[in-house]
Amino acid sequence: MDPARTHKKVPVAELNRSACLGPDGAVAQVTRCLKMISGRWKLPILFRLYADGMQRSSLLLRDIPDISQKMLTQHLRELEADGLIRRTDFGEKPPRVEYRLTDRGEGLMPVLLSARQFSEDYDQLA
Amino acid sequence: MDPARTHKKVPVAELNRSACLGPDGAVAQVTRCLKMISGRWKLPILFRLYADGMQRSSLLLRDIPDISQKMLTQHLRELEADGLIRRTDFGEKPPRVEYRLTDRGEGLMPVLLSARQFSEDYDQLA
DNA sequence: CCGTATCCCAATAGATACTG
DNA sequence: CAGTATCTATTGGGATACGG
Repeated sequence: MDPARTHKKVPVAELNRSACLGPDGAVAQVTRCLKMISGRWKLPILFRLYADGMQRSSLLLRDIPDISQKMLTQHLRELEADGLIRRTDFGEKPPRVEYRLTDRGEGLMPVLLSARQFSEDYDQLA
Repeated sequence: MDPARTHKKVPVAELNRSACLGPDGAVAQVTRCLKMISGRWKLPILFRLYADGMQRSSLLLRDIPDISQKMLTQHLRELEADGLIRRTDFGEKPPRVEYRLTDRGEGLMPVLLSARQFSEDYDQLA
C-alpha cells in the first residue's frame, strides 16, 4: 500500500483501486462503451430498434424527429461497425434494407437502464 | 396499437415503447447522464476521486497522465456545476483546495460499473 | 428507396504564457 | 499551489446535391 495515500474510503470489491487505473482498467473499459453510444443519434436509433425490433431505414428516418438521411446512414454504419446492430439487405427492387440489434446491442440495454435510473434519482437527491 | 407496427419483440417493463420516446423519455434521461460524463478527463477524475476519496488538485494533476492544468480545472468546474463533485477551499497559504464526490457522484458509480461490465462481456460475445 | 460526396460551421480540446 | 486568458487544431454535426 502506498504510504502517501492512507484513505479511509474503501473501494467496493468490483471497483478497487488497482482495477480503476492503468491502460486496461475501468476507465478504458467504460470509455470504450461510451464511445460506442456517443453521437447525436445513437441513442434514438438504439432505443427505436429495441422497442420496435427489425426496422426499415425509411421508418427510422420517419420516426426519429429531425434526423437527416445522411446522419441516419452514418450512425447506422458506426453502430454496425461496433457490432451493436446488424444490417440486412433484401436485394429487392425498390430497395429494402432492415436493421436490428445484435446480442451485443441487447447487452447494452442494462447500461442504458442504469443511466436512466441515475438521471431519475439525480433530481431526488438535491 | 398502431397496425403498421405489429412486432413480436416484447419490451421489458422498465423500458417499454412509450417510456423510450418523447421529450422526457428514456433517450432524454440517458442523454443527460451521458453529457455529465462526456469529456476527455471526466472519467479519470471521477474514478480517481472514487478510489482515493478527497484529493488535492495538485495530486490529481500528478496522478492523471497527460492532463494539463487547464483541462483539469475546466473539467473540475463542469463536474462541480453538475453536482457530481464538491470543491473545498481551505483558504490557506500556500493555496490548498480539495475535491470529493457528492452523493450524486457516488450514485453515478453503478452506471460506470454497468458500462465496464458491458465492455468486458463484449469481447466474449463474438 | 437507400446511400454517397462536398462543403461549412460550432463545439471541444490542447499549447502556451500569465496572475494571486 | 491553484487558477485564468489566448490562440489554434481537430472533431462532430448539418445543408445540400447527386447516384444506384
